[in-house]
Amino acid sequence: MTSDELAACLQTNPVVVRRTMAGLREAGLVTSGRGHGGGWTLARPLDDVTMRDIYTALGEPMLFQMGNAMENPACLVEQAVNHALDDAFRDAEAMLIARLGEVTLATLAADFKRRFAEHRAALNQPG
Amino acid sequence: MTSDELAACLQTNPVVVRRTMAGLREAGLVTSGRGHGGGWTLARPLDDVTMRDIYTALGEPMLFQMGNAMENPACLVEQAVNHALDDAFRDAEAMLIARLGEVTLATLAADFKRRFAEHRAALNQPG
DNA sequence: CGATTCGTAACTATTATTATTACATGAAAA
DNA sequence: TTTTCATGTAATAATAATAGTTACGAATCG
Repeated sequence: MTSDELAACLQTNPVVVRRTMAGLREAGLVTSGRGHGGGWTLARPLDDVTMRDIYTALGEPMLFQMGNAMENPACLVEQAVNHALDDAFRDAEAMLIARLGEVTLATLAADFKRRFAEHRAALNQPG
Repeated sequence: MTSDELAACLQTNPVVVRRTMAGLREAGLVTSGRGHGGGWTLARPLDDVTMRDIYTALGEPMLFQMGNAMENPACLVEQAVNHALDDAFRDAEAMLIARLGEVTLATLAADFKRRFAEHRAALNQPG
């Protein structure tokens, strides 16, 4: 698919698509080609790409809305709060990332296929 | 303490302090008084207030940076992704909230006290 | 060559959060 | 009772993070 097509699907801008996909390309999840017949292609089988791979490819963005405002604050109260919550956040993050590793594109594709079949059945048998 | 004093400690604005503390007051964690001698006071013993109480008092703000962009999207792909990740996010959130419930103000106060003692010792014995 | 498509820098727009101003209300002290 | 101090709150402004846009260069294919 081209960036323009993806942007239309995602209801966003082609440049935003390219920026995001660039991360996936650098991680070897997709390839891109220029010119006629160019666009984006999956580089691996569906069952060999997990949500965790994508999370990593996107630069492991912060998962939590909150978290230490500073890593090494001078404020002793802030230090105490950081220390008390650090483990909890780290554990929750580790758990979430592990779960991301259990979901592959194949998982999503299978679920999509099921939903799509249901969708068509509902359309053909209204009421 | 007054909002002005707290704002100085937190390096923010008194009105921001009032807005935030208002949530804690509504939850019964603190009381506020106007006029001379007014300001904010803890309403409960230190070991009876957990980080979870505060989280709840502040309106249970979203913990995760990411999450379902839409709750009930028409897009079948989005539906499949939401379905695959919902459980993981819910579990991680539950775990994190449970951990918040284990940390009390007394926990933080004790750790602060220890850090403060260390801090003073370091000042009195330089090099 | 010409149409197409990605690559990328620079810029703009949007949104959410935080900060500020202004003034009303209430409480204690002089 | 008047003055001073403090919260309560609405309205507005500033800031920062994210997303979107424009513009143009580079590569590819027919």
